[in-house]
Amino acid sequence: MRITNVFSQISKESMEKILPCFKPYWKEYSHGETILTYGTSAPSQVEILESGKARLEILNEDGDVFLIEHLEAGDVFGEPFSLPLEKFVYTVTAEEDCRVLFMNYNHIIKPCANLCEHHSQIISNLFIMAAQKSQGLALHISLLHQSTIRNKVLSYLSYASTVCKKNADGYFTIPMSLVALAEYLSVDRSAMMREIKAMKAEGLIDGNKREFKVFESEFIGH
Amino acid sequence: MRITNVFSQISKESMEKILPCFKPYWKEYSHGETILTYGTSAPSQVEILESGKARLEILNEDGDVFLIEHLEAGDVFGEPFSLPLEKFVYTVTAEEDCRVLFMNYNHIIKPCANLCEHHSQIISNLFIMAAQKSQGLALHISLLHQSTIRNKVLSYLSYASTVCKKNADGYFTIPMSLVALAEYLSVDRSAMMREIKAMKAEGLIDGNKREFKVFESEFIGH
DNA sequence: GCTTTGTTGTTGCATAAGCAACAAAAACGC
DNA sequence: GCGTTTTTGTTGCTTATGCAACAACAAAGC
Repeated sequence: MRITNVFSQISKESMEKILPCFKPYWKEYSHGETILTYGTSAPSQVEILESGKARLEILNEDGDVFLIEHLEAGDVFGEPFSLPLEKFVYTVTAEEDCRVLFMNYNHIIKPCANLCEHHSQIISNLFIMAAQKSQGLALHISLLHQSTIRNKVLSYLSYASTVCKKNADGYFTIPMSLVALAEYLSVDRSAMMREIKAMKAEGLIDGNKREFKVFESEFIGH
Repeated sequence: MRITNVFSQISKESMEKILPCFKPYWKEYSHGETILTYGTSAPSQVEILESGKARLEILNEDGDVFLIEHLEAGDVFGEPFSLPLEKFVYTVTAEEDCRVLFMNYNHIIKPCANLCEHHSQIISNLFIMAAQKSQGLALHISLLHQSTIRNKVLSYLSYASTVCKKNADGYFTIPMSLVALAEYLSVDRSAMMREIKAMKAEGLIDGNKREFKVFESEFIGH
């Protein structure tokens, strides 16, 4: 159900009419490269990650780096989505080889002089992608709000168990390393490992390395 | 620069053509009322808060309530923006008397049979509002990622100082109670008060109650 | 007016979790 | 192949912060 291509539903013939209008261009980045730093890109651009994985990080004034977002195919990013704050620097870095689409933001928000017929389809796709982005951010906030490491990890695993492919025994593999998970949940990795170990001992979860299984907790209530 | 009205740039005549198309309707809520709970509203609706203030909260399985978002005039919300997770209940509650616009989401994502000329303007406005929403969520995540209460509060105040009206002496009043701020930053209120007190003693900030002034920190570096 | 509710402010105590430091295994680069 | 880097896994110590419990004050309701 997830849209990953802003030009979906648009025929090749229409594409040729649209291209001069939205002035899209593509660029490839290899692992480790900086795709953009907020403030340096044209503020009237939106970027779409078409393939690969990237990460949006902030650097605060103390020099601490925090992982804000994992970006995957179909994710939109750019200044219109992250207000550059004083004292914070936002950076998007490629975690794999990436293909990025740059699009003119002004054209999206102003009516099209050519009234190209698929203008509204593209904007609609962009709207959906922006909504998808909000879903990801809202999920992240819900996890960060959990007060204990245990609840953060359990909430994440409970979410992951609905998204990841499970094998016959109910085990699934999370899509990031435990180092990255600790960053994402904003907890100390060693403390998280300790908590995972404890939860395994208590029979709440099972697994090893990135593979997990969540045992449905007994009904706790009235 | 912030858009708060999805029908901005649209003339009254056009509005009359559009109305049967997007099937918008409005509803008023008074302080304390529940506007919607995710899962109960039609998943193909988007809601826009036109006036008043509201809060989006989650309730986890332990019964803890967390403030995810403050909603103000111009904020979009609804299921398309917050995936309802298992074990989490999302609720939007009016904090003041509110006026809410409900709009058909299916119409936004499908091409308009009538090809109404302002269709794309409305979608474009919605896109901008969705992007604005992402900005707010990204800010919230940046704050939650700060590892100490001190950094959370300082980062928030530093942001607030760029947004709130300052008086001649550089003091500004934050737009929520300290109770709400502690919820928003996901910290214990008493611990936050302790930290605010300490920062005042150290000369980093000044003020009382909701009024603050941030002293620019000396250059710390190389 | 009075009562109730919410906000600000404070402190003592217990502990969850950060930090530092390490080792083994796996993955990667060449 | 082999060296380097990353990931997983572990533990001891320390402290930031959550929790509980309180009091004074302000605001809201009647």
